[in-house]
Amino acid sequence: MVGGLRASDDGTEATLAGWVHRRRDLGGLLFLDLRDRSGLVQVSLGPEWTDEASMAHAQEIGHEDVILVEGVVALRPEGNRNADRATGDVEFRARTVRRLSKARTPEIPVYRAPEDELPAEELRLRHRALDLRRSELQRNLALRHRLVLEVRNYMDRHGFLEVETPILTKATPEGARDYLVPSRVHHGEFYALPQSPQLYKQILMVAGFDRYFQIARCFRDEDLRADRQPEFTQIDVEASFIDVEDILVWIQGLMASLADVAGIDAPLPFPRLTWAEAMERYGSDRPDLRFELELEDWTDATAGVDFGIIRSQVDAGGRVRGVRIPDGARLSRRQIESIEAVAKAAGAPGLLWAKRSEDGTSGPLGKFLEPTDADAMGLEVGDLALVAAGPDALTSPVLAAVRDEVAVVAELPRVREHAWLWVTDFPVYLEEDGELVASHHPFVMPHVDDLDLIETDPARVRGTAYDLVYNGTEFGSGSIRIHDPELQRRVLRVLGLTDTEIEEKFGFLLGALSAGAPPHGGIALGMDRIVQRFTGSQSLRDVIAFPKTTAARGLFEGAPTSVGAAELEALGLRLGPDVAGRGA
RNA sequence: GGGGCUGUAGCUCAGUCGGUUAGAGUGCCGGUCUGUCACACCGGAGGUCGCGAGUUCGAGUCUCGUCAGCCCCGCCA
Repeated sequence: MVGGLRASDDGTEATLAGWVHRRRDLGGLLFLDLRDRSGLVQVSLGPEWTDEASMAHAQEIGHEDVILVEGVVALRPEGNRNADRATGDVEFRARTVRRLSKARTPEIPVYRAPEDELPAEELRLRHRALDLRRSELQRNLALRHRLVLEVRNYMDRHGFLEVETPILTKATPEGARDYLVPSRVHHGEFYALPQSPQLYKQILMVAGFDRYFQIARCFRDEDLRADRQPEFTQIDVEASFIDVEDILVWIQGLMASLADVAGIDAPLPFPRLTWAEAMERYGSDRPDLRFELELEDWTDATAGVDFGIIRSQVDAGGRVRGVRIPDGARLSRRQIESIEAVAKAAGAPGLLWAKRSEDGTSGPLGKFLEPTDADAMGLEVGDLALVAAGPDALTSPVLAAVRDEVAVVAELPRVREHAWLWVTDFPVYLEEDGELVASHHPFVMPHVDDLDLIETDPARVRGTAYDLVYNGTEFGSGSIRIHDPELQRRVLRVLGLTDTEIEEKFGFLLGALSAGAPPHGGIALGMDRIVQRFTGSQSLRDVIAFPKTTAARGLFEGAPTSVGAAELEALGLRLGPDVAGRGA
């Protein structure tokens, strides 16, 4: 491993192999930077220590060729050391050099000068073998390996058993679109790739594997984002005879040891907020607590303000909420408008604001405020208030987006660099466009005190679900599950499923629950996302060796492709007229 | 499904108001050079301006369509 050579290795005979990262030909002397995944070392060739045939052969050696070098580690001459490089005190004096493999001129450079831009991502993905040679990606994948290893070690230490669950599974109504795989044996029938091993792991609990985990590949056929890939990896965990507290303690312990591997702070225990508190104080179920800025309820403080927008929203049952930015009056109109743009993108018709100065208050809302109103709102001279009025369902996401944007625009000081948080007690049901949907998934055990509300007031039923949040990103999500088949049926019925549909879709789960199911629960954590955040990568694509593009294509291998008529025939499939002419 | 940005040499980019032969750096090829490390210096090759229509005397430049990549909304835990 060439990157580990140091002055203490002076005089060591060795044979090194790797790629030619860079070459500097001085005529009589030739320097090659030799690279492997451990780093770089300078190989020097000169007539006094390199044999004649190798000197001649070396003339043909170019960038990214694979070479084998035999020689000795030597201290560099005084004055020729390179302090910017780990191996800079030494060089490898080649006695012989042999090219093992010639590389065509690289389509994209592996070497980058300090100020060079990265090649376009399309090219990086198309020529992934070259791109993956870059030290950043090598480092990302190496950290990913160490994190996965630590997951397995930690879970093993805590008595968890890794069990593999099927990749060819049954289509589930879990929300996202399934990837379907046609059955050759049963024409007209399809497997689905798993969106998660949720049902299998619950069945493993019924089977008595009371502590399970899996590094599980999952699939969702939905449109992509920078932080969303069609196939992704979850740390899937489930345990029996436990309560919420057990899971939170295990998992925060896991995260602390993963963070330790990555050199990131994760002081235990992690702070907690209930979902209701998080929504009230931050407008979000995954607030970024690196900075301190909380939403305020100014409904009462503005009760006397004669401003149409506010009055009409409050009369309709809404509230007046917002954020107070101390010293925020220094923000320019342009900066405030950029925050308002974010608010609008989050669904707000507009954003009200008020600046307080020595002369009073100004701004679209400010001009309606009396000094007593500003006092009631807690506004001090120099403060800026950003305000939204309306129902919480509208203002919460708006103000959450405003809060994040303010942190950037107003350069709010970070009170910590690594903000861990548990959000607990998610509701079982959320109302969306007048319809009830499961807030996590329909297997979440309702809070014991709220069981009577399931049919009468479902939106108020608290669940035993929790999310793990890191710097405003959801790392994972879990709950205690329903282990009573009758309760499971009740919860599903409220979602609008008929008994027939329930049997059809969840029959095998309900059957298993009837076989003597232990109380159980668990969590699923997004492995890719954890690695992304721990490495500081902008995109999930930088922590996955062979990712898909936003159009769900693999550019390196060229997936997906059309298939021939014979393959379709064997599967009992025929293409529709609008696609039949394309491709093979 | 919708919106936005980008596409010019192998790579990263510049290209004025629509005007003569489309440039730079780097890489590549050839040459000089015994301590370089973004080696230096000299010379050279390299272009379907993503693709297709249209406007125009004339299009890298303007218009429309289309393809690809990226970002966002919808969707998705």
